[in-house]
Amino acid sequence: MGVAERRERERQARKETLLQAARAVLLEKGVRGTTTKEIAERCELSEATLFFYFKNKDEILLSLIFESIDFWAKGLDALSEQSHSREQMLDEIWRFHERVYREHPDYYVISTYLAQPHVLENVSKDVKEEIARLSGQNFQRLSKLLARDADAASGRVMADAIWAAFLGLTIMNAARKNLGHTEASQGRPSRAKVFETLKAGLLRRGSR
Amino acid sequence: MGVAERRERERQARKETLLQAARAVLLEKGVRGTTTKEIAERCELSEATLFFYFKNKDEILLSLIFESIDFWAKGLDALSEQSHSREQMLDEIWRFHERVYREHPDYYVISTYLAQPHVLENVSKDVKEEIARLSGQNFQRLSKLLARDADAASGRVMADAIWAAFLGLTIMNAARKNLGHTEASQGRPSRAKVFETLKAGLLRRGSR
Amino acid sequence: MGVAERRERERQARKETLLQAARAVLLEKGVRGTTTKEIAERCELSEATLFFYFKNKDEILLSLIFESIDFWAKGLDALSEQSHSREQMLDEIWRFHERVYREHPDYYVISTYLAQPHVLENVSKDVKEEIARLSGQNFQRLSKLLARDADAASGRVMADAIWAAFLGLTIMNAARKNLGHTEASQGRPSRAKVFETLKAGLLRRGSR
Amino acid sequence: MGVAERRERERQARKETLLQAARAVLLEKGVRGTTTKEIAERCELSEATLFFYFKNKDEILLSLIFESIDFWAKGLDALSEQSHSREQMLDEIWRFHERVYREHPDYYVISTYLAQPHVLENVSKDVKEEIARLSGQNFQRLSKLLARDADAASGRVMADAIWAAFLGLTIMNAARKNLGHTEASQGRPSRAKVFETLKAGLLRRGSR
DNA sequence: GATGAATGAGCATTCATTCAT
DNA sequence: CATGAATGAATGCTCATTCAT
Repeated sequence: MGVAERRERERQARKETLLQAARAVLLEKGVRGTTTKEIAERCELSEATLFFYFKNKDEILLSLIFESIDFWAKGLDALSEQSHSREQMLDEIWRFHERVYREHPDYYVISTYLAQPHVLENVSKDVKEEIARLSGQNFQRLSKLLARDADAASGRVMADAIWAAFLGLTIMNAARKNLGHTEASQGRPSRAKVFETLKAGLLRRGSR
Repeated sequence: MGVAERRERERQARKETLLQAARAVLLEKGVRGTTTKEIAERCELSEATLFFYFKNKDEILLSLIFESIDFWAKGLDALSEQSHSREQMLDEIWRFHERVYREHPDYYVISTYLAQPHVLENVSKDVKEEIARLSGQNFQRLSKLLARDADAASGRVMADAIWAAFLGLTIMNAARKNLGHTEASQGRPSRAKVFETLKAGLLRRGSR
Repeated sequence: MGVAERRERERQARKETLLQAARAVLLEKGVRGTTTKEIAERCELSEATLFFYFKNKDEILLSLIFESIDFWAKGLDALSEQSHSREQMLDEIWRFHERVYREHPDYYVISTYLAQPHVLENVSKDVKEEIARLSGQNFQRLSKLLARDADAASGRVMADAIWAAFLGLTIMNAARKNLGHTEASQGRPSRAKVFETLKAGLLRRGSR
Repeated sequence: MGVAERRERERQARKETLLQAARAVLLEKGVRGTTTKEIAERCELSEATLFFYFKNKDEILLSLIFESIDFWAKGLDALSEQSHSREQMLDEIWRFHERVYREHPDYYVISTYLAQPHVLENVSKDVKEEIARLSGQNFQRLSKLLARDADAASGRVMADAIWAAFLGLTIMNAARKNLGHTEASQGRPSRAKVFETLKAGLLRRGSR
């Protein structure tokens, strides 16, 4: 009870609204194309207000990064609590991926942005290390799901393989959209088949 | 063989110098971080001169895009003239990919940029279609290499799979570098094993 | 003696707290570098509260100005109650100066700020005149101390001389600090000798 | 003797125009009140153009600082070539000072600004040292003029005394103007008498 | 051909101030 | 009383692009 709690809740809600807007702009315009002005406008707030909630433009980006890492962590943990055959597990991972891509396409976009030079330029070494640590943990989570009985090294390779494939497909999809392809002609069905192909390889490796 | 030809040759040479610089900057700074100023400076030319050779900043980017598409086309054609077993062919494709990544990392970067929104924003529909057409041809080339005897649909899936993996690995690598990973800890050896895993799946699919 | 008085006393206490913070910030950051945000933060109050106690940022500055003028007035009056030879009096004035500089360096800083253009830009003519009047009185106080028997004009010249010297030394000191000089190499000892030099001149003039 | 030289001359002329504007604004508005926008506007140039000639706002300020230091250096050197009695020399120095104050009031203002905190905040340590070195040389020049036969320490004290007086008078004058005093009531005549007072002291010290 | 000069539009960020609660 | 929230107006600076010479 109390005013303070409500205030805090409202504050968090406003921050979330701003982050939502940021996600949307990010998705539409890319990192460098995302301006504080546009984020603010979408919330019908002034730019100055945005800086009341976030110290920096970078802080917004970082919030999104940590959020997406966290989302993945939770999803992977949930998967780890289920018991599946190896193949079922691969299918579940794929379904989770597809769900994320559908519901939070921005999370993939953010992954891609981490690869862009100079995006993390003003971010402190500590924060970078934190990002590296947390995303490393996610890779380990994925790794364990893929190779519970197998060796860690093999698990990591599989985690890399599966993540690379998803990321690659995401980017190809985006590029194709940008070039005018319709979703139908080159979209999800094809992605599923790519995954099947990869799955065959993963099952083979896992069973060695 | 007159003055006009020499002029034209010199003009092309200058353009190539500028493109080289552009590639380097692009690789270091990313699309939005690439400024006409910096490209010009690296060639010890003035910015105004750059605009004498290229109508737009976009035109530079587009030149690079077409160049990289062409490079891939030639490489894939060269591979198609060799006769290999399916597995050998996959290994050759992988080696070609690794070579491109080593010698022309910018070509991968450019592929990624095609996926970035608003990068092609000022590009005419015609040019976009041309890019789509040419890169589509490359996919067909790759597709044929992978599934000479199999059906076209399956070939396309395999081409997608292989390209997605390449692209995904490239991006993961870049992200890891940005986050402070050393090349050694997460670099090429791991990439090779990822490819092996994928290869197992591709061979299975191809032989069905 | 009721609630109203206590209220008023508390109000004055709060104002004093804020003014103290303002003095500190002013000293560290200069007029334009002094922000309402920082003043408030140092008192662990919100910016809005600051504006509850002071109508304006200017009003804070003005309070400080009047405070410093008042401080000088009291000090000079105290000196006027003592009986000294002319030379002793000059030494006392000097000692008072040095004490103010040590204990309230901000008071000198504020004097300097009065010289800065646009600092008084939003201040009403009335208030300006009041400042002029009060600081004029201080000059007269100083003037009388210096030339009790001599003519007023000569006293004013001496007051100007002494004040100019102190102010100038203060500024030179600050500039030297900013440029990296250590306090030791160009500090107080030198100031004392400068004063001695001036004193010789003042004594001569005074005895004419 | 060609185009390049003329270009360079024109460039310097433009820079000088901008510096002139900067001087004027500085004088009217103070350091923090001086905006790149206003400097540019006074030259009927765009802000962007200003940044074509000067890398930074700081670079403009620094140009002015070095310029003023240089101006003093030249003036003091010129004085050192004349042969005067001690008293005549003091009078000459005073006349030079008054001339500078009349013709280049901004040079004094700049001296004052060096004393303001955070004004040199973004300036490299090297540049600060250079400023310190050059202005130190000016003090030595002044010192030598004042005490050619006397010891260096005494010379330095006198240089400090004279410079402090000049600076202090300048500031008092500015403050009085800001407070509404008319030039006539408290201006030059008084300044001259202050100097006479100081001169008496300086002559005494010098002759010890 | 090549370039110095010029610029409009934009961007992240700051600041004094107001107001409802 | 006190404060969280909100903002208009600036500010220093960047960038792609144009144009006269």
